[in-house]
Amino acid sequence: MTRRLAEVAKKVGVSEATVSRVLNGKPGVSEATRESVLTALDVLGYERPTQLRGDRARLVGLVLPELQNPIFPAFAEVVGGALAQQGFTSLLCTRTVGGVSEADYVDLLLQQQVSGVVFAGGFYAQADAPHEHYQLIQERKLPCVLVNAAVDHLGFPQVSSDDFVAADMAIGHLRALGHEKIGMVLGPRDHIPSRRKLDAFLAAPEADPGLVEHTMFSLEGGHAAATRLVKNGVTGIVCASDILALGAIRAVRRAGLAVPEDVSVIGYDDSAMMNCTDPPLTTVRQPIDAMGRAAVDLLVALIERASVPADELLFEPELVVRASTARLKT
Amino acid sequence: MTRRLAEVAKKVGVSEATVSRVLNGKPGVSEATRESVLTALDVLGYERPTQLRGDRARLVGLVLPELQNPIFPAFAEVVGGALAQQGFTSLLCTRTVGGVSEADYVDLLLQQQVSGVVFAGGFYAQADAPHEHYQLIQERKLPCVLVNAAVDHLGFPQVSSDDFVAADMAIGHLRALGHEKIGMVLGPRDHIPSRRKLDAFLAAPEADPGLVEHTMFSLEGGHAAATRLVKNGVTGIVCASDILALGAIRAVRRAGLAVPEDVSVIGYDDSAMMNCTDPPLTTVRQPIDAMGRAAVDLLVALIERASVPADELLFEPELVVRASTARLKT
DNA sequence: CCAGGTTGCGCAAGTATTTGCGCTGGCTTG
DNA sequence: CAAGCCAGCGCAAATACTTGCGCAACCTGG
Repeated sequence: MTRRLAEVAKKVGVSEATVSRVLNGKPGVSEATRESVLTALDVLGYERPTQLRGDRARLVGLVLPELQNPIFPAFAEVVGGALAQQGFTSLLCTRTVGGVSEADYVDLLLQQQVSGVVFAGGFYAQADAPHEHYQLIQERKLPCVLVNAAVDHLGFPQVSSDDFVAADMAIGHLRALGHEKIGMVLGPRDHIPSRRKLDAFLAAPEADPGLVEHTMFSLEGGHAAATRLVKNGVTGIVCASDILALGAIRAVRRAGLAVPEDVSVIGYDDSAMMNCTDPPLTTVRQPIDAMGRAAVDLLVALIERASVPADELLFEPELVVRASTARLKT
Repeated sequence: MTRRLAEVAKKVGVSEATVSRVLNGKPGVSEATRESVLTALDVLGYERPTQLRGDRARLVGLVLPELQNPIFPAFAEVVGGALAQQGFTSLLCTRTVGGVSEADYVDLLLQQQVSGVVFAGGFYAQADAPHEHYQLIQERKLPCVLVNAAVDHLGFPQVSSDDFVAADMAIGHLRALGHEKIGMVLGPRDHIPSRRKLDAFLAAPEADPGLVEHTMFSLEGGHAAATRLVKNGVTGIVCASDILALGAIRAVRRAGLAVPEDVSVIGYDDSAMMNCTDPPLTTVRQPIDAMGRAAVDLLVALIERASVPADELLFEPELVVRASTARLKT
C-alpha cells in the first residue's frame, strides 16, 4: 500500500529500479542521480537505510541518574572519551524530573540498536526499585556494564569503587583526629553503596547506629540530615556524596558552628571544584578515570564477544585531605 | 537474496505469512508466537522495525561542547526536562577530547531521524570554526535552535542571554565599588559572546584595551590570563565564565593577594555551587531556566511546523553579588 | 458431550522490491 | 569523424513480502 519506490521514482523522474539500486548501495547509478534520489527520500520523510550514511554507527548508551552532582558529568566525559577512542559514539541518557524513566531509556536504546549500555548509579543500585528492564537487556544478550554496586547478580559485569574501604578510610581519618561521636549521612535505605558504607560504619564496636541518617542525594537532603546529627552532638560527619557534604557544611554553619573547628565533614566522590569550596572539602576520591576506562574496556570486550567474567571489579578509593576536617578541639 | 522471512520462518517453524504479520504488528498472531519470532529475529541478527517498540520515539538532539563547566549539565537538565514534558526524548551529545566532532554528531542525529536539534555553545558561536554541518541541517529543513550568540544568521532562531548587558553590569558593579583598573578574561577571539562582552568593555571611554585577555574556557586558562592581569596591576577582573573566575581567584592568591580584599573577581553563568566556593562568587546569572524553556518552546513550534521568527531572543542576565567583590581599598 | 464462536495460522494470490540484461548516448580513440 | 566502449538507466523477469480467506483447534455454554 505504500509503494515507496514508485512514489520516490515518480518524484525524481527515474525508474523504480534506479531507486532500488540507490537504496541498496548498488553500483550503476551516477552520483548525481543518487543524490537526488536520497534528497527525495528525505523530502518524502522516508528513513534511509542505516548503511547509507557511512558505516553503521557504533552507538553505546550511557545511562545516568542525574547531572546535578558533578561526578556524573565527569564520569560521562571519561566514558564518552574512552568510547570515542574505540570508535564508538555515546548516547547520554539522563532521568529528568517527571520525565523519561530508566525503563523508557532502555526501550529507546534497544530501538536505536545500540551495541551496548553502561549504567551508572541507576536503579540497579536500589533494592526496591523496578528491575524488569535489566532483564530485558539480558534476554537480548545486549552487552552491558554496571558501575557501582548492583543489587544482586543480574549477571552483568560490574565496576565499582570499594564503598566499604571508602567509609572505613573516612571514619579512620576522623578517629585519628580524635573524633569519637561520628555521624553518617547516607542515601536511601535500599541504596547498595550506602548500605556498604553503613556496614563499614557499624563494623566498629564503638559506632552508634542512632547517628546514621538516610536522605536523598541533594544539598537540601544533606542539610536536613546533618542538622539532626549536629543536634545530637556529633563532631564528625561522613557523607555519601560531596553534594551531601556541602549541605552538611551549610547545616553546621546554620547551627552556629564552624567547619572544621567545631565539626569535621568528609565528602565522597571528589567531584570537580571541591578544592574551590569553602572550606576545601576533605573527601574520598572515586577513581572515576580508571573506572570509566575499565567499564569501557569490559563493554568493548563484551561487544566483541569476548568472554568476560560477570564479577565486580572493585576499585580502591583514595582519601583526599583538604580543610574540612581538623583535630577535635580538646 | 536474503530471504529474511523464509529464514526466520524456518527457524521458528511457522509460515512466512506469520513472520510478516509479526514484523508489521498485524493482529492474528498469538503472543507466544510473536515472542518466538522476535527472538529468532534477534538471534539471527536482523533489525526489528522501529515501530515494533511502542510508537516512534520523538527524539531531539542536544549538542553541548563539554560537561566540565557545570552550566552545561544544568542546561541539559532544563532542556531535557522541558522536552520530556512535551513528550520528547533528548539525546545528549558532547564533544570529547579527540573524539566525536560536532559534524559527526550532526550526521548521527540525522541518521537517527531526530525531530530537531538544540545547540548550546557550539561551533556556530566561533567565527573561525567550520559551519558546513549547520547548512546540512538547514537543507534538510530540520528544526533547530541555537543557544547563545551565533556567528551570523544561519537562519535558525536563537535564544541568548544579553552578553553586552551582562558585561556592562559586571563592570558597573566594579566601578561602583571604586575600581578603575579593570581587566577582562574572555574566551577565544572569534567567540561571539566574548566579543559582545568585549564591546561592552570597550564602550566605556576609560577602558584600557591592554587589559583584555583571551584564553580557552578552563580553570587553567583563567589562571594564566588572570596572572598577567594581576601583574599589570588590575584591582578588578571580569570573567566570561565561572570556571575562568575560579581560575582567576587562584591566580590572585598565587600572586600573594587576597580576594576580594586586594582584587575583586566577577564570574559569569552562576552555575551550581558557586555559593559554596571560597569566597562565594559574585557572578552574572544567565537565566538558563527561562532560556532552556524558550529554546524548547521554539523547537517544538518548529517541529509542529508553526512559523517562528528566525530572530534572536535576548534574555536579561542578573547580577548576583556574593563575596568575591568588595570596595577598593583606599 | 456437542454446537457455535473465536483465535491462530497456512495457503496462495496479490503487491512490492530487486536484478539480469540490453539499449542509449556521450566520450575516447584511432 | 567514425567505431568502439562503457556508464547509466529502464524493462521486465525473478524474488521477496503482504494479506484475504478458509481451515482447524480450542474454548464455552448449553
